[in-house]
Amino acid sequence: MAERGSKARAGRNARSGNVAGADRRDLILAAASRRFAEFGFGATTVRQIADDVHVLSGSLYHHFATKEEILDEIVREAALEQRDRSLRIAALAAGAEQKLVTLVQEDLRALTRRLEAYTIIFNERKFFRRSADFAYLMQARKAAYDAWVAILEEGIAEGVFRPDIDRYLTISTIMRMLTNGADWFMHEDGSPIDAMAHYSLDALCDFYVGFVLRSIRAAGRGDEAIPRPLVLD
Amino acid sequence: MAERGSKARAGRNARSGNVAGADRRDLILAAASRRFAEFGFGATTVRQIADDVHVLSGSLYHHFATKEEILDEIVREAALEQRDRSLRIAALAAGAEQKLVTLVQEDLRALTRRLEAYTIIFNERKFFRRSADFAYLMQARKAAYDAWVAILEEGIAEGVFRPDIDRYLTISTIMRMLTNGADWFMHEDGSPIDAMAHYSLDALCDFYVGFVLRSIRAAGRGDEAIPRPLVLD
DNA sequence: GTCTATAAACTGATAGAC
DNA sequence: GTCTATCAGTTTATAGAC
Repeated sequence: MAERGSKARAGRNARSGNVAGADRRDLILAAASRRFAEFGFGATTVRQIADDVHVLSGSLYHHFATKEEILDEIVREAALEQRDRSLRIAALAAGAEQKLVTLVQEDLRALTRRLEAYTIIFNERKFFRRSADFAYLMQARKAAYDAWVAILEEGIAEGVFRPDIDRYLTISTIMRMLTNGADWFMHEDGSPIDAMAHYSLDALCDFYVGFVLRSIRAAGRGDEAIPRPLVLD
Repeated sequence: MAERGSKARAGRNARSGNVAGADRRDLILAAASRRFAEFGFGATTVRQIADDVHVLSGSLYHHFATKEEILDEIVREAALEQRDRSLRIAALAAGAEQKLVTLVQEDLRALTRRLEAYTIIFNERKFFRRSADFAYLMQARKAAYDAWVAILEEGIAEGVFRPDIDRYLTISTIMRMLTNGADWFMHEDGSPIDAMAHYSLDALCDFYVGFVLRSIRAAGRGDEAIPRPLVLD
């Protein structure tokens, strides 16, 4: 299952020459993403996915060996991308505060770009943790987490972040905050609470950067200017 | 469905005189709570619930008319309790900052006390939003949200909170933060990231109070002492 | 109040025609 | 690559014996 990854996919796409880049297989993945994110993996049936792309359920099994293989293909790239992004930003030659701002922005952008995949990773985390086939997923998230912690430690060493903050609670809280914030941003207008709100992604990003920085900045630095995020190549 | 509420329940319990207060019906609710919170409502089968309490699936329908009625009974009390608690704290005669600290603490305590119910309310929110039978649930959450906002507005008027914070984003972020924080606290040890962490509820509470207050306090107040929460009757 | 037994629909997945 | 047809098992829910 895990061997049939993005490489095979890229090859197929290149060959197909589809203008929209969306062959049936991609449509299946898109429909499954939507269903898994909205109703959960366990509560989604292969028939619902098939119906969404106007195909009979049996035909899905020409493209994928199992329902789990569909799930795997949806979440793998997103998780590895998140890990690579975090590691890359942590390795930049810049101040810790600027790297943190950059990481918040880039994470939030990625979360909104591929929200369904990240929502699934978050919602089904207990399933992934129990499944040996998805161990790579948990490892990728651990690597991303470690990159965040490294930046935090740097900032404390530089004296820009409070030395007394709890690394673990701070980072895991921020990561969950961004994941759920992105989910709300994309999907939850229409709840009674969300009645009058609509924000741009940039506004949301500014909010989270401010919220986080005010919490973790060293004493006395509270009202210094917030650094601009780094521009990635 | 919605008519068979806590009143009927209390009556039954009083009559039963069960020492542990746990008749079969309560055991069914407890098993369903665990399953719904862990695997989701849609992914849980009535047979699994029945197996957990060593009863055949058909027997569940003596106690509940449908699977949804089980869900309803699990989430109703928790949601109404949360609303009442928020309204009560918001109405206290005290400073806004102290009320906010109290609300964070009491919410976190309630979240851990009845975590499964709150986890279900959060995870199945899209389902609840679509269902007319659960409209009361969304209304209760809106009322709780409004109570938080009222405290925030008070604090801004008193000059203890920053006047430029976004009421909506701030409160919805804090509420999600506490919900997910409680969920992690109770269940997520064992994830790769969670390896070495174990905290007391009080420590967790202090962390969130600090994290939140540093973010929303008016300029210059960052390092003032954090007020003790009010003691509720 | 729990059981047996079952209905009627749905589940993930397969075989083979086209 | 999609279809038809189907398997074996499971789903929510019901009827009626005990």
